[in-house]
Amino acid sequence: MPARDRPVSAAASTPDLSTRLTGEILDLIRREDLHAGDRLPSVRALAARFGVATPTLREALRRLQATGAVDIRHGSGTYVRHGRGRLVLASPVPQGLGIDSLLHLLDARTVVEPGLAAMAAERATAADLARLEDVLLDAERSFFPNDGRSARANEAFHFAVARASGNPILAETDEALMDLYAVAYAAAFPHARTRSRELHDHAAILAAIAGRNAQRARQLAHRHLEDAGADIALLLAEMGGDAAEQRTALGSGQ
Amino acid sequence: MPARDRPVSAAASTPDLSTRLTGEILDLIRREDLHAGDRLPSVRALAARFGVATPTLREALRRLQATGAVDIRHGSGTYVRHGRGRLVLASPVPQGLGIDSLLHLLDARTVVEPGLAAMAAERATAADLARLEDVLLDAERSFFPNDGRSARANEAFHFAVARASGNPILAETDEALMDLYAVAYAAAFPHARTRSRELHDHAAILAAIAGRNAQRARQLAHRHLEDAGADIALLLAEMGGDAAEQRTALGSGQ
DNA sequence: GTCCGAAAAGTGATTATATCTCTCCCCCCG
DNA sequence: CGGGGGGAGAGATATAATCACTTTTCGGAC
Repeated sequence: MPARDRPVSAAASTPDLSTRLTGEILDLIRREDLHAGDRLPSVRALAARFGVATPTLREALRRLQATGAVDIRHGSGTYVRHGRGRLVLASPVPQGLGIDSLLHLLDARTVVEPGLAAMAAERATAADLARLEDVLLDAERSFFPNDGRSARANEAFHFAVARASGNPILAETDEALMDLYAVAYAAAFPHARTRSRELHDHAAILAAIAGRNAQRARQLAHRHLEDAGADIALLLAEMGGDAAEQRTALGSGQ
Repeated sequence: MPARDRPVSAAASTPDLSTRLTGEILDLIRREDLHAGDRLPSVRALAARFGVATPTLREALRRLQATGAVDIRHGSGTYVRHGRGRLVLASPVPQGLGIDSLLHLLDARTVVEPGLAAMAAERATAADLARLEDVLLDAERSFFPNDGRSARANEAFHFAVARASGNPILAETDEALMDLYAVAYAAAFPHARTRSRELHDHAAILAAIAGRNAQRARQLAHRHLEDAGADIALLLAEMGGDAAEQRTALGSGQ
């Protein structure tokens, strides 16, 4: 092993190897232009490359996994997920996600997403708009009620709007809220059903963004989320007396 | 060694030891009623307790560290950081917090905080209002420009508004953004100075909240943050040509 | 020729053990 | 009584071997 020379820029601020390795790996992802789904070199290969032992490199990977930067699959490999060091993240071990939390999450999204939509209308690039259209078309194609895939396709639209806002940090924030929302929703209503109105609303929002109409985008996004709140209220009413039971079973938020 | 018997509860849902260990450790924290700052057993002790090897337990600790649940200090020990189930949090290892990120963070806060202020105006309890007043008085009392304590007292007001909104999740979200903002600001402008306008603005916002005037609270909060943006622009201009240099040195966020 | 299944290769998961470095605190020396 | 040295304890890292899972490949059966 030749002189474990550090190619890194004057690091040494933290004498913590695994901390430096996380940055090193993120740099690698950026430099090699790896995107979500791409596979990283094997643990052994990475360890050799950085001149560290495998358990050490593993610690770095675990940290990246915990923040959603990479995805580790036993027997298969390590894959890029978000690929960047996220600044705002959702707890990986959500506890106490009851109906209270679901409503709070929706409320929070109602604050954030209209802002994102407005920003997207003002700043979306041509590439952003193209991706939004792609995502919407994909959702239309894979539309089947009571299908998890369809729900995910609809989520993708919200993600795409967040990214199109041009503010990666606010986008991350919304992603964190959406992740938690999905978990809370699934826990509250195991039999999810996709409503066709989703697609319709999304199309209208896209039109407003493409038309650079920030006010309208904001309004539509706001109404879209309010409708979701109304749906939840409906579902709760349907469940009737079971609601209280459900609430307890889930361990209502703190 | 055949059929290593697991002393742990049933589990086996995820055949991933370190995943189970993270939950196990969090349970331990809860069961032993450990709070922020308390020390956990040593790595070796924990490994022995759960019947795993130290590197494996270490991976679990790294994951918890990555999400801010615990704090690991070389030579000293592992300590509880928040342990409590926060749902949205700032990365405890922020990287790439340059001036770009500072502006994005401010932008994000400009989306979130007016919403929080409006919600606080609608839903703040008497106790919330009392605390807001306390915090504001405290900030006035400890007002010294160029003092870190003064800056923190002003931050406390924003925290208090967030909590008064009645939405703990959106409050956590804003806290995460504020934490990151503070770090990014300190990195960009090491010689922080507190402006007296802060206090004045906060007093006005409190008045609007106490007066249950949601629209006005929203407006004031919005303007307050826009002013902060103008100040940053001014600081950047002051630094003149050095700005570009600074930007590079900090490693501007992607 | 095609298809299925078993084996092999590659990759992550876990173990066990040893050594190094840092922090903290106690106790001894001045 | 105060400060510094040193030891105990804690985390950090290395090494090497083995286990478990996934993917690929290749040969045999049909």
